[in-house]
Amino acid sequence: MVTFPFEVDPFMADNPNRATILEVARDAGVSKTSVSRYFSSERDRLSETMQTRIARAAKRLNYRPNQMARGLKGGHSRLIGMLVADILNPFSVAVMHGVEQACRARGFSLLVCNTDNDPAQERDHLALLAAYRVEGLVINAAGQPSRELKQIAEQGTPLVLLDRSLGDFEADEVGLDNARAIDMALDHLSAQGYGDLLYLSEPTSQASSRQIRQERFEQQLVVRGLEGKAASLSLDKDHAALEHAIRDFLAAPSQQPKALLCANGHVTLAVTRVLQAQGVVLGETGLMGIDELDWCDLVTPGITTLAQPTEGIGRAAVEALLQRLEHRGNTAPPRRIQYQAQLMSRGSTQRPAPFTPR
Amino acid sequence: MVTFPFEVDPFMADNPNRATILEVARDAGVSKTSVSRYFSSERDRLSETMQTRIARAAKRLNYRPNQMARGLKGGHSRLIGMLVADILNPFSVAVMHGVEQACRARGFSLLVCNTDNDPAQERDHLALLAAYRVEGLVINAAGQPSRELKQIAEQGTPLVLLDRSLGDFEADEVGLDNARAIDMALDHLSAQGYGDLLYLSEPTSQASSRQIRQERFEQQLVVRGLEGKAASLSLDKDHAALEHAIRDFLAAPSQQPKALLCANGHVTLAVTRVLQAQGVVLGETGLMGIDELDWCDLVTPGITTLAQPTEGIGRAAVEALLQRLEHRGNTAPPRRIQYQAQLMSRGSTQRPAPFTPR
DNA sequence: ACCTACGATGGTAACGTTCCCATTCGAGGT
DNA sequence: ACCTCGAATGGGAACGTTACCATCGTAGGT
Repeated sequence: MVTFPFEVDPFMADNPNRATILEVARDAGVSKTSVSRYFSSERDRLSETMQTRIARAAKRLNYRPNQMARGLKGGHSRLIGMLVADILNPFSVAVMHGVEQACRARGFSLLVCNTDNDPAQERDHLALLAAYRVEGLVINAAGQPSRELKQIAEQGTPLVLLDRSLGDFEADEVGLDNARAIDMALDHLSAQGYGDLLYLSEPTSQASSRQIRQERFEQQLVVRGLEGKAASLSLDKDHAALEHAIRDFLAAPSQQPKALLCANGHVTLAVTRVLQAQGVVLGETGLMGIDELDWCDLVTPGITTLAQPTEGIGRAAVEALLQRLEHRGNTAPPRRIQYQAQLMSRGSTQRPAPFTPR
Repeated sequence: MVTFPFEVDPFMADNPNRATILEVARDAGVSKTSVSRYFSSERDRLSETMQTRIARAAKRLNYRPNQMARGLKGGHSRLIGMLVADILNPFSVAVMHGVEQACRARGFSLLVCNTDNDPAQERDHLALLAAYRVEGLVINAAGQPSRELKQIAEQGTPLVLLDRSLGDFEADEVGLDNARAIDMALDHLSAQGYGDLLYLSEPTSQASSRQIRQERFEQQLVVRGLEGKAASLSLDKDHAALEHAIRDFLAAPSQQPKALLCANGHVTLAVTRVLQAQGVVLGETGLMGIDELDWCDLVTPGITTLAQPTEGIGRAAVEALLQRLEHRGNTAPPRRIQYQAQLMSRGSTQRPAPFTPR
């Protein structure tokens, strides 16, 4: 084994803290302004000599600009905040993944806060994000717009609403085309011969997208002359209610094949559990859900879903945000970007061939 | 509709930016030091009068301390950074949830970076976290310790390794007791009568916990005199390899009932898909996985798993971190906190009763 | 009544940047 | 030869906060 004389950086040795711009400047024998220029977007204003000198010094001292100081001076934190209603929901995570990638690609970092669907936590987290002077906000909020949120918006921080709109609150929105999605579901279920439908949702008061989906369902039921009804219930609090609703629906006499439509991934999971417990054969009784899940093709005979383009939604949210950010003062009316769902047709909406004696 | 005289805050009206401590001080007719005291932990050093005056002014101006400035001055960013190897992995998300809650409870915020198992992204994100002067780091890293990471550690930022250790790199570690987990799995599989085992893992070079699990499996196979083998393969890149491995294993003649053991949730998902495609009956062929997943009870007849106490792991990581942070200079040797897995026994490891003519 | 000491407050210098405004120097136009 | 202009650099004042030290009363001890 070959050993070289070991070079200990004298500065690093007795100072555990980060080097500052001033120290780099001294080491390179230039002014701190020049070092600052080197690390900002004005690097090309410096001569070759200067650039190499600074580069060498910075490397030697292992220098990194302090974002805190940067943020303080120019008001540019380079931080985007994101509020997620439920981080344990795979849909939210997938969107977040898209958001993070887009931020990164544009030189921003993402500060994620999970609110667990709790308005109190939402307020706290908003205060926090405000304290860090995030330059923009991607919000997947619960319930009503809080006072905090309004204030942040008034102060000029651009924000984008994800998947949900917020009362009369004006802001860009990115999400699924919920009405079209419901239509697609109904188209598919009708085409497959299901004529008696039960729509199951979590409580709609919390989220506008849930409201839209359910309203559209109920409206289209009438328009299309289908049988069926919609029910919204709390999955965690009252699990028995779900069982009852499903049992009643399946027990009621009807001329038409029956199918269940689940408003989101959580519901799909809970409903699948119940159906399995009640010994229901999927396909014979139709099952379809909004939100694609890892395991949808694993439960025999596969569960039909409407997949949301999650990554795209996340990216679009960031794009919308940065557009506002770059063209400040642009008071164009809020945009609404809607993505189309994609049908993943599987066995749970495939009726078994009726027994036909030949 | 009743209208009250509309009160426009003159400051808010023409200044879209946040109020500063100085403005609050002026408004309240006190010094900024006092305002600073009010918002830090020295509030009780102020008189009643002063407190109410400041509170009123702060509320009127909607003041929030600027964390950037705070961080700059005292070096306290109140930020914890977390590096996640794969944010799309439910296990990681669950741990992250625990980490975030613990941070919040202790007054810190969490800056999460997802590296998608890419060392380059890992380096970039570490640089970023360093730039924001995070006070501690929770790391679920890929591969080898990067130069960046070593530097950060040398500069005195406490860090905790999650689920993986990092070569000779010395740091606190929190994770599953992998050896015991493998033993539990083998205990269970043996007890259920499976005597020919195939252990399937993702490539072990990336993560130490994968190595430990696989090594323990291979070692215990010998100790216990069981038949079987272990294979590690890349799920995304070479899906055919997985199919082959499984097919070969199941086709090989053996006196013993066969079972598969999956090293983590990803593998469990992929393996379940393959088994289903190959028409394998679960239970008859055993299946067991490390990591509990939403859908494990939905795939007939239910998949047996070893559940990790994810939230607890996350919380423990933060506790360890803060302990180091509060007792700086404490150069106690690295701790290693290991959690026990919990067996979730389901049908996939329940052999059907053999046909016994009476 | 005087000195001490403590409790309540205020002033000011940092923290590490960026940005605005010099200053210098040489090239090009008149 | 002089004036102008721009390119390359440096000096210093902010940004909003906290920490240290100074100041001012006033109550308690002698």
